Amino acid sequence: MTVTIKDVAKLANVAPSTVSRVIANNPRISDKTKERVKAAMEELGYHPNFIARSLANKSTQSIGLVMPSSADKVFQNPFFPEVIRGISKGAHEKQYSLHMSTGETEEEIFEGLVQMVQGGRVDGVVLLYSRFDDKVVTYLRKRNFPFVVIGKPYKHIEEITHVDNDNYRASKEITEYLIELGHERIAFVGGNLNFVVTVDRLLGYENAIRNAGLPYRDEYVSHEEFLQEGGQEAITDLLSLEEPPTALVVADDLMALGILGKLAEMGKVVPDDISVISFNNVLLTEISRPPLTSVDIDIFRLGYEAAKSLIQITENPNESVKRIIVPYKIVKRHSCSEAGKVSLL
Amino acid sequence: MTVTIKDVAKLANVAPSTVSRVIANNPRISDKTKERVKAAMEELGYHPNFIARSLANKSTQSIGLVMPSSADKVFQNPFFPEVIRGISKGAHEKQYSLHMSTGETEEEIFEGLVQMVQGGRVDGVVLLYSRFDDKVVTYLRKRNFPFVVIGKPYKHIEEITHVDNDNYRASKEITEYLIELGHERIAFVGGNLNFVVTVDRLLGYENAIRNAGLPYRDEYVSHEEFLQEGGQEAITDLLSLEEPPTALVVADDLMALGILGKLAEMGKVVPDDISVISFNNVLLTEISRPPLTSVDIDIFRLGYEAAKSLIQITENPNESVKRIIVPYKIVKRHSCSEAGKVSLL
DNA sequence: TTGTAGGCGTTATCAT
DNA sequence: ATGATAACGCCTACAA
Repeated sequence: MTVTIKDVAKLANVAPSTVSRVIANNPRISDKTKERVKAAMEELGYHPNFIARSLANKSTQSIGLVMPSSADKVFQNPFFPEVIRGISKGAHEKQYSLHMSTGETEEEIFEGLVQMVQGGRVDGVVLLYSRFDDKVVTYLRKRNFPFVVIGKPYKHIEEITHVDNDNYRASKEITEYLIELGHERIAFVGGNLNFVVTVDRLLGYENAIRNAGLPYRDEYVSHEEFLQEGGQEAITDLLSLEEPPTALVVADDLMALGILGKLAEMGKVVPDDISVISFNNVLLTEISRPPLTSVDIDIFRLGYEAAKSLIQITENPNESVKRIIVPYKIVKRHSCSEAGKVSLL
Repeated sequence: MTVTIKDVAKLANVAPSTVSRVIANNPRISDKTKERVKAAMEELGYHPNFIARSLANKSTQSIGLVMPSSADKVFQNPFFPEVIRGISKGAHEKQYSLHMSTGETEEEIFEGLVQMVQGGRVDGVVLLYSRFDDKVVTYLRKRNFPFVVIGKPYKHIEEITHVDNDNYRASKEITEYLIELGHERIAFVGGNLNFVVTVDRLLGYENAIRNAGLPYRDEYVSHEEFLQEGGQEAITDLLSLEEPPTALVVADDLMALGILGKLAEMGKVVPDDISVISFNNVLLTEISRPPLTSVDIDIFRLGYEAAKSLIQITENPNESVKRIIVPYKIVKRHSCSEAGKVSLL
């Protein structure tokens, strides 16, 4: 039914192997037959069969995506579309396509990964997250299968290619920014502690607090899921404290948005009553009211670099491990102001 | 290197075909050998090679996703993660995985599709959008390749399996709702006119307006991209009219959010000064201020149904065409109020 | 119930 | 410069 290499060969009056060489652009093939074969391909509307090619090659030109579990909720976060867009771009440049397995739970996702890998569906995978004690990483390492992680690996940092931001420093820097604005009661609203990124950001915050000689208070640190509701729960607790914070470091824009909403509901005005700064600089930060000051971690580039490194690794297995740190920058908008002062806008 | 069916066969002391049968759960195979083979698979950590299987089968157990072009911008819209989540769920239930090509421009995407299809990488594809004069549809139909579209096909509606909402009716209904609230100057802010959905929603709006004996004014109808900025441009124009509208039907939540922001900036209060209602009921609608009244089109289900129908079609080619209409419902929050009245909250 | 053999569409090795 | 031929790993008649 479908037109194969043999059909082309027949029409062009050559052997299948010759056609194959033309496809591969093998240099030692006469221009004449090259033309003839190409004409035949054109005439028949021939397109190479990737599957057959993969089988012969043991290479699929496609890379697998591994999402964090509970993909249901997490996928709501604009972070993922954006990394994927970056990965897609990096992949496209090298003519790779993307493959996703479809599990929801952690177990299903793991099983999907195994099938993807052992089933030979992909040449390498990129992990869109980094969590502690991840059996995915363990598995990949044991099989010595090419992979790169977006984020900081929880172990074997020197041996795992990864692309990350310096979250520790970023978090420290924004906390210091708040301190410079005169805030002394600064709270931290983090995401799920299973993710390495959460801890990095927490540590940066803590370090800044201590460095400044401010007391580090446990009741100022809370952890929720990376979602609006998470943010909302956290802020309710925080504000019921005897000495509520005057500024918030929030680990994710979406949480910050949730917080903003809750705050407005409670009649608090940002930034006059309380300052808020968060991470990711997702599109929404611009249109929130007030527009959020946020750390732009360049999500797109995170994905882009991940794809490029992965492809490099798979195509050149003895390539050395790489760590790529994507620079961040703080985008100041209107959610932070000096402590105790009322902003003019 | 990797363990194949032959290795298992050898260890279990049977022929490869027997192993194959065990995998396929062929009934006529003795329980005894079945056990033996399974043990061998276990011991060797065998996993079937999908590629080889696909080649033999001419079936990949994976379905392709086709995004609208300019994937860069559009992908920002929470609509896509959510449909994909639905598709993923539907696919997972039947053990299918997902495949995405990686182009950005319309041309690249088309080329990616062709490779996906002719390259035998997928058993069917789902179009995540429906636009006018889409060469993707033309191509798929000509090749008689299984596909389903999410949205309403621009042509051959009776011959193309698709899953859609009744956007015409929904749009009509919310416009009537606004009219019931006493509004007489109602504007429509739509998305890109190349998408069928935009037109459906526009038509519903128009019909409601005319039915109510209200004048249909061209200057009340504008079209922008499905993004925040789009919404912002539109509202600026609308408000500078001599008789600015008192209510807005907006074709997309994200645009509505943009509008809300702009409105606040201009000192207008929603819903007192102007009512806003939009489509999609994306998560953000809840935390916007005010929370948006929006048409819940059940995006997840759109994707879920699409995947299920596609799989049904591919597995049973003489299956008849289906049209699936996913019910919508209007979720009233706090962005609409009676014309001329000031809301109490 | 199980084994044998040919084929799925390519690539790659060896000849010529 | 090109042609045969044997993989790649699995499936499926056809045989036994």
